[in-house]
Amino acid sequence: RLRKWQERIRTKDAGERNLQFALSEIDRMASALGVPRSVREVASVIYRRALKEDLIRGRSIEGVATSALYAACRKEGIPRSLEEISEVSRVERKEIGRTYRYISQELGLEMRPVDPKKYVPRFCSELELSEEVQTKANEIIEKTAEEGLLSGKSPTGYAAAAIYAASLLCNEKKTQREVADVAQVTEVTIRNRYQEQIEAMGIHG
Amino acid sequence: MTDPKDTINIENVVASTGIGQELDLQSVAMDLEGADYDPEQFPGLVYRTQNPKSAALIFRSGKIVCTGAKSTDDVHESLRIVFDKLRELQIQVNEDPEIVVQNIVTSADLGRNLNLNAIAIGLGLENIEYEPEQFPGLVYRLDDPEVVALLFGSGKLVITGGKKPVDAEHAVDKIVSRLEDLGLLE
DNA sequence: GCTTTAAAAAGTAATGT
DNA sequence: ACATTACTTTTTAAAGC
Repeated sequence: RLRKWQERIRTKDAGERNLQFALSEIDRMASALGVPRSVREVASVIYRRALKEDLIRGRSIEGVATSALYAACRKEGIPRSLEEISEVSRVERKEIGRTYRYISQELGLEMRPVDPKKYVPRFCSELELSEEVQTKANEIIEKTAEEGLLSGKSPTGYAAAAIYAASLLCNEKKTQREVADVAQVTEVTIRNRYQEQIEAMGIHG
Repeated sequence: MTDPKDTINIENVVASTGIGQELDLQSVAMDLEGADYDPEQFPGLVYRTQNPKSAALIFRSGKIVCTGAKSTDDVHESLRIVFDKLRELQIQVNEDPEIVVQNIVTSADLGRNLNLNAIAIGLGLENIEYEPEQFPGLVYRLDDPEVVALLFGSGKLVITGGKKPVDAEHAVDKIVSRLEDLGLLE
């Protein structure tokens, strides 16, 4: 009767409020990350699809919203690492990662592995490295990945090592620490990937 | 050329059983040497055997989970030790409790490096999970046998979820032929 | 969903010398 | 620049929150 009708409206309002909250969170995080509006729109679509497929049950709205944004960045070719995403979200990295994998599987997003080259322009820009270094880094990534060196390695660490190597080759040296900071990986990872890459390239560093 | 099947090694066997008797874990924990029992943290009592090496989780209901054994024979041997220990504490244990193997974890080696990026596309992105930012292995779920395989860049792999040792052999056969069909092996 | 147990694979990370 | 320890993934049962 009237009670059921009120309940329906209450539920509808709650659902509407939750959706607004999720979309505003996506907007807030996207702004903090400085990604274009198109990414927010893709993230919104993914979130609405997850909502429609009832994938939010047992998960936090924020976790799904953050994961949708992470997936959208990758789909749009301007990936942010889970580390970077977690800095603008109040959801921890591990939870974002597992929620992303879940919605990715359930929605059949068919996400391709991140190409390390996608990180080169942004990282190099933050390090104020020239176009020449970027080109060299891309060359290193391209050639070594072809030889199978990329299998199982994190895209950020791989890109960081190539940028470090390229900065040395172009006489625009950045320290491992400087590159590690912008890529948010450790110096140890850069050192390990760098050694493999220069060996595969037949370069002596 | 080594047959990948010959490189299969069982790394862990998980099995469940029961003594058919309820237990007072508090007193078992007192009398059983080396027992770890913290009901606030976990309802099961942990008892470790040395030879063969394994860990048994003993519950109030009398049900027991054995994990860490390297073969099904070791599971039976470990549980025989656990049953005898309980009998020493004057606890009635059924004659030959049924032991059910729940999971077998196996490792193997395909003998050549793998291009996981190409394999991800080849096997179909909808059939795999490959997130190197989170984990270096590519996750491949098979329908028959019903197991999960983790493929690594080194060519080594882990097969888990199987209930019989042959499940791992069939899984390796299928994976090898699929990769060969795709021209992604060697 | 979480808690605990074991085990492998390989990458990354934190901490210590 | 090293090593060591520890955590990521997958699987599985158990009882209880």
